[in-house]
Amino acid sequence: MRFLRAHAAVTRELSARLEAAHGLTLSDYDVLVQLYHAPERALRRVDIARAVLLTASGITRLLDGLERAGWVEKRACASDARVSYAALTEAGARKFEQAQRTHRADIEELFGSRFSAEERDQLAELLGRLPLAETSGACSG
Amino acid sequence: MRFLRAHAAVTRELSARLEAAHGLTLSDYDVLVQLYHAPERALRRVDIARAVLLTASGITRLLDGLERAGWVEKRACASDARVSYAALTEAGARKFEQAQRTHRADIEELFGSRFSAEERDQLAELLGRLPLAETSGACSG
DNA sequence: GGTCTATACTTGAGTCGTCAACGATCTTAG
DNA sequence: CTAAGATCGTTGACGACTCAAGTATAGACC
Repeated sequence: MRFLRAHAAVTRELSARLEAAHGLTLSDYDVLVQLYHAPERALRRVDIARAVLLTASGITRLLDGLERAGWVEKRACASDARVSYAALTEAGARKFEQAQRTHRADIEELFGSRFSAEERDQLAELLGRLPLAETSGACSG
Repeated sequence: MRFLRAHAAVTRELSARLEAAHGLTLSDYDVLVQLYHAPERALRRVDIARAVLLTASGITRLLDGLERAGWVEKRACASDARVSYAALTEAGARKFEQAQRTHRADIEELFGSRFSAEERDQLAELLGRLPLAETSGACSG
């Protein structure tokens, strides 16, 4: 049961820093991660939703913000008129790279200082057993 | 970094069940836990806020709900007119006991099935190292 | 073709929690 | 006693997200 409390504390901290340094929510960042590592740096909105554990409507509103900021743009799909891709712009990619630098440092500060490499692996393994919507692969932070 | 995702999934699940079975938020439950184990089953609002990692104003609004439901009542403080205690009513205590039963079962289902006792201890120990507002002691769920 | 169901996305309303500003009270120091 | 400052609690305005409902498109089956 420390789990929930631990999360709240960590989330709060990381989120605050991300907000302060880059004007990004943790969710915003999360979406940027997904897009950055996606083929063409574009994803269908539904897929983003599943990946970051938000609702479709949540994604709509979140992307609204990223679009207004010019970091993401809409792109139609040739074969299916229902779907609209969210594609990272160049500005968006650069923004993400910046944010990633400080965010990783923040994580390192919070976790690295408290756990050895082994322990981190262990923690990751244990948490990995929990039921998750599957994440789309090769990204670490 | 699975941490955040793992949390989102677990929280969502537990929260949904608690909501469905008892009409309680996870935060509501969290507050009830604190009150239930407090001396006199009453706590100052500030202390609740610190214990459950919410803001003072968040607590005000949350307690509004619990008061309307009749599970918590205000109680003045003789020695300091600023503070108002939140005290669990009998109905509130019973409500909590019910909720606790199913909530513990839910947790058992989510965690117990995936981890051995040792692993749970390990996980708890690791998570315990993260920076937390201190919890007030002897409660486990 | 026409109908029926499923999927992708958006929108309006509501919930939960935050922050910033406030009034009230306590405490401390002159 | 009084002024200055800290602490407790509430409130208004807002942000992030959800759910339910709606629109538009796609696909399957007759």
